[in-house]
Amino acid sequence: MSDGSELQIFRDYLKKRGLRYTREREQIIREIFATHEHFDVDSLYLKMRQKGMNVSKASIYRLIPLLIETELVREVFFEDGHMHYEHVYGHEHHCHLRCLECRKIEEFTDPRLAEVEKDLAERFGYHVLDHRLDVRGLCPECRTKYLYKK
Amino acid sequence: MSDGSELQIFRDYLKKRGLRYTREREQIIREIFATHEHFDVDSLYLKMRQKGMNVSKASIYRLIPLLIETELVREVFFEDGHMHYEHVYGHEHHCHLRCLECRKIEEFTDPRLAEVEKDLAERFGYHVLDHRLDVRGLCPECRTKYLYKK
DNA sequence: AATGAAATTGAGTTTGTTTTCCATTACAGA
DNA sequence: TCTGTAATGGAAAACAAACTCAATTTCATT
Repeated sequence: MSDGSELQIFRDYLKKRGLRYTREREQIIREIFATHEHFDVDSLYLKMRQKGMNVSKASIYRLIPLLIETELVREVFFEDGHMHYEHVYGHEHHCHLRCLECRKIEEFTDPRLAEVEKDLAERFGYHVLDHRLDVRGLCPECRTKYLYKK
Repeated sequence: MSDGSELQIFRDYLKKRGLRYTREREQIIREIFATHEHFDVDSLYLKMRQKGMNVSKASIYRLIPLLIETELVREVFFEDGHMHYEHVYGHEHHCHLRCLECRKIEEFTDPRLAEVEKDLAERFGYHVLDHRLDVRGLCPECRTKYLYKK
């Protein structure tokens, strides 16, 4: 799944900032990079506790901003009252197409978005850092179900 | 600012659903449509209380889903621990370019997004309902400041 | 205008997420 | 190994958002 180089990137960042590399931080990062699923704090916490690791939620909450700053992790969207994340390192930048009914998520990329970004940078004089495109609708299955319901 | 037709749209919706038109709902909607600024629940609440209106936050929280369903209001983005909204009626669909430093927001439209939407609908078989594009970076002023700081 | 069923209200309470606090522990450079 | 400081877990606090409930208001029907 991962060659561990995200850990090296994180260690370098900690060193540069004078912060510390701890067992808990390593465990959390390994867990995040162990799968390519999206995650949220609570399910990550439960998963780790079930595996017998003794991390606290506070440590996860404290780590996430650091992972975002190193661009190892991104916020994906806010739903069900809390934020959802994904790890970024090792993935091409991509956007999300989501079914509002069954919550399935498709990932996609489109070169036109880079063009839009570039035009915006010129037009408004911005230094563009990032974009998030969240397209929402009904997947083929739910679309059918939904039409029948109406 | 507004000719009040958003109120009529809302009344029609309430009638259709068997819900009631109340003074509080009217006041809240008027307040939302009084300016074209983005808003959040807390600042809207404070603004109304300062004007001497006796609405409760609960009423605002209860109203927002109805306004979203009638497409009078949209969620814009989640920031600072809570959702931010904008009224939609009377505005073309648009996306946001935001400065992460000073929080200034530019609105823009781009025909390429409709194309992307259309292609996604075909490629994944989705019925696309909406998209949100949130482009983030540094505005011209903050860009300069930021570079000096480094 | 009066009625009455049902929706809505404000205030307070509860839930759930995220942040902060604090005493203790662990890291990393000298 | 010592030492200063960051990070830890667990609890408590802060916060947004949702729910509860008795009192009130709406509105179609008289």
